[in-house]
Amino acid sequence: MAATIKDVARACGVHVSTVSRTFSAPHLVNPATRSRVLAAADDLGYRPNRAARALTTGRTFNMGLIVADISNPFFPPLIKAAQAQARGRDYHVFVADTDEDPRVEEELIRTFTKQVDGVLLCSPRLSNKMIERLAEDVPFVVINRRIKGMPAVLMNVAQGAKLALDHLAGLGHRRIALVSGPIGSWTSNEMQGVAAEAQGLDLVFFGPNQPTEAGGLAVAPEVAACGASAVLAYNDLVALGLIEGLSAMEIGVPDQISVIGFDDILPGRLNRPKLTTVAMPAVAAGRMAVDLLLQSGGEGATVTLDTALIVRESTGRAQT
Amino acid sequence: MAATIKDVARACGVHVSTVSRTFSAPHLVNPATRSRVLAAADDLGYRPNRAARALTTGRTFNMGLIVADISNPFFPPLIKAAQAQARGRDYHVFVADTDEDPRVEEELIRTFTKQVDGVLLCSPRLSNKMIERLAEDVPFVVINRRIKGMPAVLMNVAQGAKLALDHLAGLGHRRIALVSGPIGSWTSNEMQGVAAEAQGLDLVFFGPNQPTEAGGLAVAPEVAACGASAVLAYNDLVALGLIEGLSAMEIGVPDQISVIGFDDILPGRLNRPKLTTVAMPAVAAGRMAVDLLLQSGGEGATVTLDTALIVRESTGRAQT
DNA sequence: TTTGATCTGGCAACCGTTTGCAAGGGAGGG
DNA sequence: CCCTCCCTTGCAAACGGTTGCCAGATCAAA
Repeated sequence: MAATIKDVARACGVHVSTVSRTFSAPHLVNPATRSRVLAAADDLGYRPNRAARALTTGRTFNMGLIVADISNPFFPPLIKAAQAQARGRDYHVFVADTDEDPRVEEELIRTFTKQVDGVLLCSPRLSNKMIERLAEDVPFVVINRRIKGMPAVLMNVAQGAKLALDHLAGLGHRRIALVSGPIGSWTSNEMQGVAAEAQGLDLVFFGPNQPTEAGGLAVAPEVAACGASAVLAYNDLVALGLIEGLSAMEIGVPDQISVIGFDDILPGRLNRPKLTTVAMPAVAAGRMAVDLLLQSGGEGATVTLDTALIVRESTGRAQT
Repeated sequence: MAATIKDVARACGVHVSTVSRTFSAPHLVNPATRSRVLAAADDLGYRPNRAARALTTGRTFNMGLIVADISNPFFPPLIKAAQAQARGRDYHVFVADTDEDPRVEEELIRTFTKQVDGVLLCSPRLSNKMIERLAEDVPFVVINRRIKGMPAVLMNVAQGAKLALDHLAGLGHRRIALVSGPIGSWTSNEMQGVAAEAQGLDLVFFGPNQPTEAGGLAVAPEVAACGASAVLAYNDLVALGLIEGLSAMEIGVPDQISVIGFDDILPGRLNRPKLTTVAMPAVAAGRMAVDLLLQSGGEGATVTLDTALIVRESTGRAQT
């Protein structure tokens, strides 16, 4: 149905290889011929078949982007940034969602192999070992996870957690609950690591939890019961669920308990009280990841992006 | 690097065509041979190259999904549903975001052509005419738009708008503002159509607007000034922006103005006041669209899904 | 034993593009 | 005027599969 390279070649009495070169190596063809070919191609509405091209060149000009959960408002800005950046380099991004399931994640990676030139693996739930094994088949850039020898875009969660803890300590909080995320989350481990080193604070850990509103809602009673006056949540969604759960128990935020999230997503800004949070540089991360994938011949450059504490309304002085 | 069909064939002393058939037409090969091939394939980690397969069969087992804005929380559930449904049919969904820009939308469709077996076009901003033209190159299923002869999944916006208007009328509201969406939105037109026919109501139209929180924020002053006691917003994001804008002007919702949105997204549920809204069947739509694309030989079946009014806290009695 | 139907698996062409190789032609230098 | 050299283009072999066609083998029925 659609015009192929042959149709174009026939249309202007030239060999297919000339047509091919007109597009992929224009300097090798005579300007006059080139414009004839271009005209014919335009006339027939010819567009090179990328799949066929991929077959010989081994390059698809596609990249995969795997995220744990598109519904989490944290991801869309990152996805958009990656797509925009990729488009500027004549690449396409195919987004897929794992539903937080490592098995689905593995399956998706496997099917992406050979369909894309590389995969952006965002907040993976797979083990390092498994990721390393899969990396033999397709180049990766990992976002939010440090794996030796593999290019990565990291967000400085440790720094953010420290900022958050300092902020809470400054408000007079001593006993602080740490509501972590799912198993396999590097971010969650980083947070716990920083917290464990915190001086003079009395920390209570809760986890693992689903990284969603539901997860926050579910731990709310335990958190309320543990006697902490402040909570550091795995992400904003969890923080929001927590606030929801606490307020259902007539516990006011920030009057009785202060809550800090991570990410800085839209619903947090819209919420009452507006959520205090550690902003993650999602847009920059999406862009960087694309660049890293395209430039890295596979060597493991690592970029770490800074985070920032955004103080809004969900944190306040500790009651004395 | 990766094993090809030839490697497998060599490994078990059989012709490539036999290996090929083992996967694509198992009944044509002897069970004994088949298991030998399967074993060898498994051993070598062989996975058929989908691009190569697409070259001969013309089927890629991929489908595209184009949305106006992944950041809008309305889309992710639809996307997830589509992906899940597609995965069950051995298909993959490549998601792309147009940033509400018709030109980007067209470009994306053009590049999807030949890379996918069909495209799910969700809330397009392109003109009907353009969509019809592009449909010559790749099968479409359109979501949230009615185009003659083209398969479509529609949400019953008219019904939802009617429900919402009745609800407001029942609460004693007479003068109602209608805050519409962007140009080219079918949904927006449907809403306006219903509103125009409403009996006994005094309607004030505002539009076009960006379908985002910012859009709502921007019209808030005008809406406040127009003397309406209730607002029907294009979607929840606009409604949320509106509430934000109104409360910045010290206008209480629902005490002084009632607000209804469309979609039923998460931030609306989390908001204070919780948003009254017309729920759109996004999950069902995603699923249906995939099925329609896969079954339709291109003929234009149309599915219309019902909407439902969810009354929460952002609507109340009109002040007398 | 012959016949024919049914399985099974090899052969080779083809899908649309790229690319190394080589040939023809024109131009410039000697 | 001849010899290089470069520019331009054609030729053909890949890339990794699929599939129509054909031939040999197997087996049951006659």
